[in-house]
Amino acid sequence: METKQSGPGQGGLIGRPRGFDADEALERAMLVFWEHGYEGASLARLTNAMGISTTSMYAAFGNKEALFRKALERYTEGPSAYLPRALEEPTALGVATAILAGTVRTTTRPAQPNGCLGVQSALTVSDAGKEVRDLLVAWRDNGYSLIRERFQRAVDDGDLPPETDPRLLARYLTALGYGIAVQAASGVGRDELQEMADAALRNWPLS
Amino acid sequence: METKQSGPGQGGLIGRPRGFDADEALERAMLVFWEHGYEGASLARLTNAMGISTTSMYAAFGNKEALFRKALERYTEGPSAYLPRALEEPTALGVATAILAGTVRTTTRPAQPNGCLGVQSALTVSDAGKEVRDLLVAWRDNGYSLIRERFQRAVDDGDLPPETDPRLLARYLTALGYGIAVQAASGVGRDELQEMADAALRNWPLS
DNA sequence: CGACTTCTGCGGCGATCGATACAGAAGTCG
DNA sequence: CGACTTCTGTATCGATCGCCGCAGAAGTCG
Repeated sequence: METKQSGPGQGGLIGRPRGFDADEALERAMLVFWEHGYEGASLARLTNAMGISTTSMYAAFGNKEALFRKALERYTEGPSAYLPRALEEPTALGVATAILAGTVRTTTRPAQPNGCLGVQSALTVSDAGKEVRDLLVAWRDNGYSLIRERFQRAVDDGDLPPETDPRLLARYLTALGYGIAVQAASGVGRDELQEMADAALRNWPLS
Repeated sequence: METKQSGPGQGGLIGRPRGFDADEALERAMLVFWEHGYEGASLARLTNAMGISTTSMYAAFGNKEALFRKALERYTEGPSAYLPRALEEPTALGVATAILAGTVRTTTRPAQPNGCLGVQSALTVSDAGKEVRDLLVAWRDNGYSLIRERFQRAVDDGDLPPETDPRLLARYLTALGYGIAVQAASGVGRDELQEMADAALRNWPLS
């Protein structure tokens, strides 16, 4: 579902045009969700960061949950875009190296919140947030599946030893990624995390 | 700071005695915080699970934040007690193995919430929760330091190669632990996580 | 211009948040 | 028993939560 009504470019050219840039506003909202989580980000804080009123937010995005879904899409295609790129590396080791390096960079970028939006936005929630928690569980599971399938292909291609279990290898890599994200959210520095990632991949492919 | 007033055993024997078991109530509160996080656990839900009124909770524990601090202490001495025990293993590999095994067991116990209270209770918070978030950052950092110091001792004792960096090794192990906790919170099963932990430690000590 | 459509700001909705005031119940003391 | 201390249930506080009704502003159409 796209942003409702006007928006630059496509249909709905009659009536008063929107007075703000919906993309820019969504970017700001994503950063707030990233820093404070889904339930920790209040409408007041979100709309203040977006520079619009709650009415305009509801007209453009629907409600808080819909806004979060759009913000997660934006995160997937922006800060988290290193994942699909990493999967195109020619070797499994190259894939793993690129994933961890991308995770370290994205979770410790100075101008952005620390950590990973997909991990820290809704690990625990009140009753009202269950759907968003499940959405993020599915988001993480999708990332895991992409990695597992890539490693399966590496086994099929002979890039990884035939006795390798792509499931376990993907679990291992995602665990390291989540661990990096949690440590980044806790203030651990980029260089230290990158050194750790390098050391972790010095033994490959585990067994 | 102990539980205020009565409590079975020590001072304050005059006046009406407390009508509930404070330890039992704290256990229930810990489980609610574990499942829903600090801000996701409302007073209504907490006191309902504890079987007492808000008035009794405030009289016994002070306020929500103080209740959480007590619950975290209880978590540290209960579900998380595998950590200090693991540090007493004779070899660094034994320590690492015990830590990961303890993490897997604690984060996937059927009768308890999935995941780790110390990781998922307050990764992101609203303004009101900053102190609790910082408390948990310090809690995790304390765990990391204990592991790092244990590995430093292993290097000093010749159990680990002299070129080993205890900092990186501790970062690696905590990252795996956090990664296991996040996956457990997402519903990944115990056996799969334990297999992954086993595979991760098949190469040791990394470099 | 006038008709029409859409967006925006103000104000407020009911619900829930964490936290308390108050009075009576339930005990231990002399 | 009566004086005293503490605990408990009810009822509610002000603040904030996500959300929306309404009227006017600001545009595009003919």
